[in-house]
Amino acid sequence: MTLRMLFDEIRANVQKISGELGYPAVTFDLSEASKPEFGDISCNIGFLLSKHLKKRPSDISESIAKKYQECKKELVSEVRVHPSGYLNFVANYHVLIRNIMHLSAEKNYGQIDLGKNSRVVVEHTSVNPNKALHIGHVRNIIIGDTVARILHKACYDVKVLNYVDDSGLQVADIIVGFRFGGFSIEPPQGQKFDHYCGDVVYVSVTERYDKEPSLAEKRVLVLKELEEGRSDIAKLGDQITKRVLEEQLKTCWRLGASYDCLNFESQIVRSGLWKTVFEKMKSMGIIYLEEGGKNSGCWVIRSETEAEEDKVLVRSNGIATYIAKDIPYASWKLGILEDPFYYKKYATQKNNQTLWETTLDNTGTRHDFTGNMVITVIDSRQSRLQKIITKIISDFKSASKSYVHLGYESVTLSHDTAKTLNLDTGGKSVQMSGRKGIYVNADYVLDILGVKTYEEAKKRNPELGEEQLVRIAEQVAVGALRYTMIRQDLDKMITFDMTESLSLEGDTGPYIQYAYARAVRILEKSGQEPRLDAASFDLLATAYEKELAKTIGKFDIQVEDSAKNLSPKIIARYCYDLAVSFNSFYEHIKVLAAESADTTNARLCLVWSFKETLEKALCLLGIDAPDRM
RNA sequence: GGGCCUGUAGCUCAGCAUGGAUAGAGUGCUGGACUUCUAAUCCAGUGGUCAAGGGAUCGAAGCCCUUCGGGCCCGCCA
Repeated sequence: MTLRMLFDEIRANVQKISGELGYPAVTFDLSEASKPEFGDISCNIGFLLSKHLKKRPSDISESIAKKYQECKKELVSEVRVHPSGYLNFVANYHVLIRNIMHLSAEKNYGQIDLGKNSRVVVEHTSVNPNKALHIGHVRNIIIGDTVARILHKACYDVKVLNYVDDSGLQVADIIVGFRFGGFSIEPPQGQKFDHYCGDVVYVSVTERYDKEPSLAEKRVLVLKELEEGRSDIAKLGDQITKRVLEEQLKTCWRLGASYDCLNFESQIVRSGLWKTVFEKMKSMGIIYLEEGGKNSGCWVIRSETEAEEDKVLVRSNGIATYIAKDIPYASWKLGILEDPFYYKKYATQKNNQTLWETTLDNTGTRHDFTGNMVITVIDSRQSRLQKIITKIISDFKSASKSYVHLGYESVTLSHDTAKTLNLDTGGKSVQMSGRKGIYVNADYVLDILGVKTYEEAKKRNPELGEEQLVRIAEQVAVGALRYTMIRQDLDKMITFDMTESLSLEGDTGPYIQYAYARAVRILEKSGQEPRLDAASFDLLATAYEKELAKTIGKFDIQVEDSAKNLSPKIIARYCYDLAVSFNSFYEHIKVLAAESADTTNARLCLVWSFKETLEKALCLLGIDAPDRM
């Protein structure tokens, strides 16, 4: 039994009793007690019925409690009524702890079958392949990757896509730099190619457009050739973007993200999907050819309200706009169109997962990367455009298909961090901009964090070898970064501050990882395997032990909650709660020096169960659990 | 002008979907705990008119309305 079964039992019994007492059916709430003296689970049914019955809440709770004593109550040891009116339940810890210990020992503990193996497509990352990833992109990657992991745990068949806009203006800019701006294709010694393209070429070229109109003219030319393909410039573009992409993916993998397929925009453009979608929209009458007004000659989608402007999909010169390019891709993701693509292997990732890429060349193999539900992770500045796409898609789809824009607020740079980039923001935080060079690269942050975590690890573990220290440092650095990107709500802005991000204490990834390492050490030093079947869990009698066991028992509830709400922070908070419970236990309860061998064994089982559960929960966050740190 | 998000302790944030018990963490500050399973830890103290006002309710941080502050979006750019 996990906590969930305790909830279920109470719910069923209260419902039954309430019916037997002739009370009207109400949807009452069961929640975890907010304080220890209120027991484990609280029920608000007294308040809800008090209106109907014109009785005091506590009297109603009292009558239910009285009857509850009589019915079979396997998982509840005590029913109490609080003067406030709450009906409180104390769990039967004898049964509760034993069951939690056994269930948490199972390999798939925490798994919950919400998805019934139905296909969900998650698209994230999707960074223009002309620059290195900065911390704003990191938030996207971590949200997408974490949501994908959580949905997988909730038994969805998850496919992860990364859309590569290799034929857009941003790529054209760096090609202009290489072809006409005098930039060497090779970066200076020691610089990663993506950093070179973004930090040097892209920033300089866009700056020069103002002063050099000839360069700006080349931009249009390059863009056109990129879209058409085949020319020398298009080949150069292909070569450059592939190289940048390769470097970007190294950073993504370093962060622990992985993908199933890379979708190239150039191929979507060349596949002819747009034409099909365009005809479909025309025949369905959801777009209109304007014959007058400011959008004369354009195909537009009309806004639903007066205040909003119509949106142009096809310009009067016949070329589709940016948003129009997204519609065939969105339709493809939902499997609305016939798949024009073949797939070839791009790489094998760290976790042994194959990464495929789209190709129009029929030497590739066929695969299905589409789904009935599609989640697109893009920051909320794109909300308006995403809303239009959602609307169009909903006109296309059959009822069982859905397109979800998972939005999040952007990452800005703190005043102090902006200052290190020679920007005076007058005390305010500032929006990042790749074009203006206002950003902090992800690799840079990881490197700085890595130096700090390395020093800490070395200080604490002087006997460890270099290789092991470096590995721990990297795990902790990634854990720290991933956790800060996921711990708060998606619709809250993150103000990134370099100094603050180096803090590794309190509500942070390393705090949680540290609790794990402590648990591992206890198990190591005990010199014995915890014997689950021989354990007498009644020996786990202190509040610290009960609290820890109870927290372990909540895993599946948290997975369900976060999967249903697409809310990764729920798992982040759960990991933190687990670590807090454990650290408190650790400080107050001796495991190895317990009163008896039986107590030691029971506590070892608890520690082991904690370790296993935390490892699984951290895995959902893509955070490694180090044995030492 | 229209749309989306946001406002809770000095700072960073939980809690709001589904109203109910004395509003919680971290950080900061003050003090305490390492001959002990690793102090990236723990314990105690400090700190709040839940932006403001109104409404419905027995009951509001939460629901409804108004106002104010902050961020973002509104191109035949991507």
